[in-house]
Amino acid sequence: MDNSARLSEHDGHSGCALRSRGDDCRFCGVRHLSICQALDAEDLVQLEKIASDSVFDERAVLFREEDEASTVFNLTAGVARLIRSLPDGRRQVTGFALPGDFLGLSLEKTWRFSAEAVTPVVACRFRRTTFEAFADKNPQLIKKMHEFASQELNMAQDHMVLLGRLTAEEKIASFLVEMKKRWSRVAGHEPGLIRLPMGRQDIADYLGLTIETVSRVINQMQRDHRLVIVPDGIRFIDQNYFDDLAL
Amino acid sequence: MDNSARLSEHDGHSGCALRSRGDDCRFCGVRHLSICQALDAEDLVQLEKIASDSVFDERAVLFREEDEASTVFNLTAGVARLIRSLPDGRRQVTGFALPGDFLGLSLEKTWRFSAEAVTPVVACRFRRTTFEAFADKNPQLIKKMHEFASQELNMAQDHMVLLGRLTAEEKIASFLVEMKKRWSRVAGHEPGLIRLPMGRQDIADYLGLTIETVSRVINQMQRDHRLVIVPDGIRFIDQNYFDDLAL
DNA sequence: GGCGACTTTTGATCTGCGTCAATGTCAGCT
DNA sequence: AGCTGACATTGACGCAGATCAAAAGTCGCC
Repeated sequence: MDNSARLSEHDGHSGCALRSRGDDCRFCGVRHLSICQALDAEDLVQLEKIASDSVFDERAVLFREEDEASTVFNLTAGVARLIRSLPDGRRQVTGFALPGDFLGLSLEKTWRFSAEAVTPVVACRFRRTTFEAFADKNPQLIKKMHEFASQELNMAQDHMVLLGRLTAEEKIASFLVEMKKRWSRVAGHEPGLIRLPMGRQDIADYLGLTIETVSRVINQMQRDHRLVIVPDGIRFIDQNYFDDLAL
Repeated sequence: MDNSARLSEHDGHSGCALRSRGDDCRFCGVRHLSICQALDAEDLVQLEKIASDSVFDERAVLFREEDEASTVFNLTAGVARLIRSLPDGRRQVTGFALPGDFLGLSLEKTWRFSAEAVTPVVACRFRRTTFEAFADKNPQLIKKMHEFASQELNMAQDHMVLLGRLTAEEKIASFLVEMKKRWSRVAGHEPGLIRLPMGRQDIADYLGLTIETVSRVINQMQRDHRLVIVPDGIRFIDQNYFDDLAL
């Protein structure tokens, strides 16, 4: 595979309907969700100066495992899958990045996972070295990044329990409950609808299952009147069923 | 179950052969492995003042999931297992803490996992609030803690791949290679011997397997002349076999 | 509106690992 | 030495979920 997908990144500072930050951090729709919440108006102006927007088409690669991490990203719109691959093609999706999520929290020189746009993605972009220099002058930002990293570590440990010890049914239920919870924090979501913009294969690779098992379990849940499958997602019918099964 | 195990903690500042820090951070055997490496001699003296040693017997509980994290720990000797439990008793061991590892990196108010001594454990102990106040005055320490947390997040993501996508044989091989690597960083280890102080059940709960499968796979590896089982661990015979299988 | 590429669903069958049960090993204690 | 309890090994069997195969959507596009 060549890297043509990467070419579908468009640079910012041009008119774009998908723009969320809109060149002014003060009006950013995801500020209250992101690490930027640590900064006051004054520092936000400084951050503004080192930021630029990027847009990625569906399926575009934001970056690849082992690549040099020359830039870090703050997602403002869309969904990305985070992937670790084995040499023989087996994949583990380690997470899905939603609006407000930061990619590059660790500030390490090379990426330890790949990121691909599941839907069109808009991200606020920084040169890693520039961002790190900015963070070094703003201890409250480092502290917030550490807080976010700790939160991710907690989620990773939850996910280890899921992968190591839950049944297929419990995995699916946990995933759906997690997505419901995460979308509820994002502005502009329809409550009740659980959006699943990622394909069945991504869900399978996230839960350590096969695509067939994911399809079978979700459709069985529909037959059992636990949920209904709708375009772009699902809706819960029997919330208790999911709360009881989920991790 | 009562908490009598916790009573087997002994307080420090008394003569104790297991002591590693020895009341003087400058001579601490694990300093170069731990977050303390971020501090210079002067700051180390300050850290010294807020530290105390604790000793835990084998099987003692250092802390429990959901408990208030009133103290944080820097392991100086021994091994602890880190555990998440499900209501029905299923367990996932999320990691093993070795000398130099810090417990409480996130500085959150409550523990998200339990820690139990696999062997007798010695740990350098701090009140969480006191330690946090100290860290707030030492930005380089926060940065180092963030670096350690990032490293843990990487290990957690590796482990997700292991749990979600590897076979039993690959899981065991990866685990043994990981332990070999980690012990090699600890002073006083015998090269060639891979110490496995944790029981088969802990290994199973770490790898998302059953105790029977762990036992079967390791013994099959011995029959195939890939390794030999020795008291307190194993030795590799066919290093290439393990390197090829491991993640 | 029909063609082609891709994704999802469904069915039949297989198998890696779990489950259940028995036996073996060893350290500590009396 | 013999007892006890914790832990490890081994064998027989079963099943949850994988694999293999095929049909049935879904969507963009000329």
